[in-house]
Amino acid sequence: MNVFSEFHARIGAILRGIAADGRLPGDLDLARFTVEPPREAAHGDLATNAAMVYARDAKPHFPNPRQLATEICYALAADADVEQAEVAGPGFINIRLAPKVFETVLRSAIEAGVDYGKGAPTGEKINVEYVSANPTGPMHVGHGRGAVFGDALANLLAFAGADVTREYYINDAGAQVDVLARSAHLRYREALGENIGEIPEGLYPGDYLKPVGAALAREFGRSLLGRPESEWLGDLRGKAIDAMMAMIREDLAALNIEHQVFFSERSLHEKHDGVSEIDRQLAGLEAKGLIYQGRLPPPKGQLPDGWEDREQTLFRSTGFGDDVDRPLKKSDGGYTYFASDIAYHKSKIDRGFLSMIDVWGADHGGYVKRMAAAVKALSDGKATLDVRLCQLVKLVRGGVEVKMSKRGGTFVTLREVVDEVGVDAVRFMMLFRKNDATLEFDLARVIEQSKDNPVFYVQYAHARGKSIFRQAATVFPGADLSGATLAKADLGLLTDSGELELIRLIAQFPRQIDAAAQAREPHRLAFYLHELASAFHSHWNRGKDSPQLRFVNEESGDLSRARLALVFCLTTVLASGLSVLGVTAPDEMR
RNA sequence: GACCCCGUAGCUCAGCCGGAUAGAGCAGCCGCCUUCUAAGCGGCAGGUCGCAGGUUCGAAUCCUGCCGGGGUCGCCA
Repeated sequence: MNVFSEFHARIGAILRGIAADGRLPGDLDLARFTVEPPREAAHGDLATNAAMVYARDAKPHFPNPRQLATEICYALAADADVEQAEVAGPGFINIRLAPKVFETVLRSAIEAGVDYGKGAPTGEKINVEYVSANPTGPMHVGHGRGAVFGDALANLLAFAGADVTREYYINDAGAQVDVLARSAHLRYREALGENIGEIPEGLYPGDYLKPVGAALAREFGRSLLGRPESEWLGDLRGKAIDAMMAMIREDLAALNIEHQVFFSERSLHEKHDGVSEIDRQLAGLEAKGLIYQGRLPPPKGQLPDGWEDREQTLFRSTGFGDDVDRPLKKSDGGYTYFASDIAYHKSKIDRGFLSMIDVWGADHGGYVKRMAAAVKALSDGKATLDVRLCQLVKLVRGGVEVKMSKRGGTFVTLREVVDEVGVDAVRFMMLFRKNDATLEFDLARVIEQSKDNPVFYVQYAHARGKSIFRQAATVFPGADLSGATLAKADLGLLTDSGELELIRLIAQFPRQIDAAAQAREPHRLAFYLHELASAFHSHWNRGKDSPQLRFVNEESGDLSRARLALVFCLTTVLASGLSVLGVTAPDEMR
């Protein structure tokens, strides 16, 4: 039960009633007002701005918002679940709910267990594409951020009720994978005993290609030595890409990330009966008159090296909100990345996804408009693309920036960070920040595994909840402490302000899920869990000075049961929220 | 030159579709361990929400223009 959406509906009904009397317009947009927790707990349990939002519409019959608010309060007073409704400030309505309502919420949360806060299936198919790192080397920390963000977002949307598909686009078709193949060939020669010296400029120098070279040596022996590139490039490229993807999948597995679909860019270039998928989709756009031969104005400011005015094949993206039309073919006649991306997104549309989310690094921000334009054009405006950009990660060790250079010895891979600080810390820290703000990730600090790291703070709250249950089992040997039994506890015994605060926070969980999913911002959930943990630790500590507030009360089984019911909900919400973030909820942390 | 993101306490950052006296953590200062786990809790102090306009009952939030930081700018992905 979500009390906020529940009361949004009830107040909506009241407004419709007033409209039926002709005192409000009949076509009110009921999505405009909100029901939310008041800033001050002293104001009550719920607050709504409804009277102020509709003040202008109400003017003929209610000269000022407070008068409309009074009318709404009058109707609310008749609701058995409302203890008090009053007008405050310029026209807010503060509602105090009958204690019974929160008992109901708590009870329904216990009964729902891990399903508490979960949205009903909406049937909406959403495709979330994330990571999509080039298969040319191990993932770095920046990739990791996009990976964790995309994964948590996918979890969140699924939890909120969407039908989510997690997808990875393999960029296995560009010049970079040819470079990869040449680099692998060099390592192959090395594996056969040749002294290759310094890795030449323009090839990938990383040690991670050594095992690939060794495997090639085992497979091909000396047969590829001294042969022209054209004889081995294709073979080695395929094998090197496979090896890189295996490595990337391992890196992802270390982060508990698993995609359902791996989509190969190369497959879009493959010809079937002389026609590739890209050919087909561009022909479709051409038939709509959206492709033409033309010239682009030179970029302002300093011209890039080698820029020349030239006629080329362009997509009319300006017709769909972009700033300039975009090229589809390179000067060598091959397709641009944008062209294959058009075919790729068309594939998603054809697979039934009208809602697409792409998670990209911030350095791809310049491509958002053209891709969104392409999706509009491809779907005749029926599909939407929401690109979430993840800002760069600034890796710091003890306050000193770690330079990320593939050539230098200072390159830190994602895997190294995960192995060093653990998957939970990496995931939580990356989600404890807005995706579009730069992230400072301090290795030294995270390694400390101290209270500076909020993940332990939240996890500890869960462990503390479980610890209370262990304690209860000792004090009340043989007692039935299952959820089913606790749901029958006399929850009216929970009257302390700290307990009520915890109940209010628990009641907010479904709303937090909704809000975070709608905004597509998993970090909101991380902050909510931190707040919930904080309230719990705080209340727990009050038991030190006031033993009668402790959750386990030897004197009273009834009181203990009620409080254990609260702790049960608390640990359930913590575990559930952490699981959406992909972070474990340990039972103990000794 | 254009486009995108950011600018909130000394530092790192929240602030939900405009809402009531702008919040948290760290750092600083003062307290709290015979406890259901001190990996914790309480309190104090700390702010021209980058600047200037605009929109309205109301702006950190929306709009415009500046300033500062980052990113991107036909063929790389």
